[in-house]
Parts: sequence; structure tokens; C-alpha cells
Amino acid sequence: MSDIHFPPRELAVMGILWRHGSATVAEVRDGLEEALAYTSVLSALQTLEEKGYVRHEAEGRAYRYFPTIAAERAGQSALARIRDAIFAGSAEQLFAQLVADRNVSRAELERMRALLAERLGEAT
Amino acid sequence: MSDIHFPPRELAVMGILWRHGSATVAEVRDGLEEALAYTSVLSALQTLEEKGYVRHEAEGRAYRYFPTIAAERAGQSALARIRDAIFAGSAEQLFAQLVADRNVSRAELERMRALLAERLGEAT
DNA sequence: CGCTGTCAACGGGTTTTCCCGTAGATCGTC
DNA sequence: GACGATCTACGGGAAAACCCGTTGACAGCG
Repeated sequence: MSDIHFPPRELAVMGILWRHGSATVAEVRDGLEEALAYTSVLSALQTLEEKGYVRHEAEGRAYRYFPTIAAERAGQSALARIRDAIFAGSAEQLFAQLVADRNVSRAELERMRALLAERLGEAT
Repeated sequence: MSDIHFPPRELAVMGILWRHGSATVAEVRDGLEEALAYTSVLSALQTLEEKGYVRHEAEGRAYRYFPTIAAERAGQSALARIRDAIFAGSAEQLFAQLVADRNVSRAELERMRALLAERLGEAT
């Protein structure tokens, strides 16, 4: 039910916070692919805070921003949306597309297999 | 590089086109969860057409709309984006989140396993 | 022919997203 | 204390997304 949706720029910012755990405005700015003005990054953070996806603490003279939503939860929501809209509700089709990517390493595929075996081994 | 991104409403519309292969305005409207005015749906289709994600053919007095982009391609792009932003670039983590969903059936999991075995069996 | 229903085009209003300049506060330094 | 660097708050402009009313076209029907 949680209808979480991040527009492109805000998602990019959240991505950096998830990777780092937390970050200052300057750190987010450095992490961003596109070179934005300092105030632009700050604005993004502020709107995210307004939406409740982020909070901040004072750190010295600056603010340190923390995600208030776990990456897993955002991921769950995003995957469900993609599954339903793009893959006609089929997790299997989604998976097929995922592993069709030539860039996924053999090691990764093997760990997926292990994960799958574990999941399949569970009691019904 | 293909930076495909569909805002929520447009994604919902595309989803219906992908499911049906094609659809008239009325059909899209019926398929949508939210009850929108006819003209609102038409507008969405027209902006999608403007962006080149959709085209139309005359069908009787009405138009029939077709997606011009394959669901697989949109899916590839969407998955890459959430993998990078939410799962720190790890397809494995994304996969873990996918199968963590209690709603994926055992049958689906088994087909994933088969798919994975096939993919792993390929020559390096 | 006139009425009714369906359709696409158009335009406009509102909200959201995006980007940044300016202003004001604060800290360290000379 | 003046200066420069760094930071947040604020506001505003531009574009995108969203939602729909109105209009005019056209087809079927009595």
C-alpha cells in the first residue's frame, strides 16, 4: 500500500544517503553524477525532509542528513511497481530480465542460486 | 544510456498497453485503477505519444494506441536504476529483496531456479 | 433533419519537480 | 573588527506532470 515514489533527482540523492548511511550536503553533492550547485542539492534534501524520507542532525556548523526509510523498503515498493506495470505482475519475468544482463557476474549468479536454494528449502 | 523514466500515471498507462498489446482510450481508462475522466486518459496518451513511447492508428472512429518501446527494454532500464540507486549496484541484493516477498509462489521460485541453472550452464 | 453519444484537439489551472541566486548567520584568520 | 569561506533559509522562475472542461467533428437513430 505504501506508495513510495522518488522522482529521478530525489532518487539519486537517496541513493547516496543509502550508500553512505548518512551524508552532509557537500558529500551528497560530491556523490552526484551531475554537477549541481550547492543550493540545488540542499533544496532536494529539504524537499525530501519535508516528505519525511530524510531527517538531519547538526554536525559542527553543518547538517548531516539521514534516510528515515530503509533501502529495503523502498526497494520492495519499487520492485512491486515495476513487476506489476512492466512485467505484468510476474516476478519470474522480472527475474529473467535481471539475469539477462550480461554484466552480472558468475559469482553473483551463484550466490543467487544459493539464496534460492535456501528459500526453497524452507518449510511450507 | 537510455534514460527512460515514466512518472507514475504514465507508467500505469504504459502498463496497460503492454498487457493488452494495444488499447483504445476507453480500454486504458477501464484498465486504470483510479477512475479518471476520459480526457485525462487521452492527455496521458498524447504526452506519451509526444515523447515517442506510443503511436496510434485509426480504428473506426477512434484511435488505437500501441507502445513503441518494448516492456523488456523499459524493464531493463528500470531495474538498472533501482539496482544502482537502491541496492548499491548489487543485482544480488535486488534479487534477495525480490524473493523475500512472501507472495512469490514455490512454482515461480522453481522456474527461477531452472532459469538460473540454464544461465549458469552457458559457456563462459 | 435534429438529437444523442462518442471521439480527439485544445487550452488552462494546479501541483510537483528542478535549479539556483540572494540573503543572513557563523566561524576562523589576519 | 573586517574579510573570506561555508553553511542554511527563502523565494522564484521554468518546466514537467496532472486533471479536466469545452469545443467541434462525426456517426447512428428516430
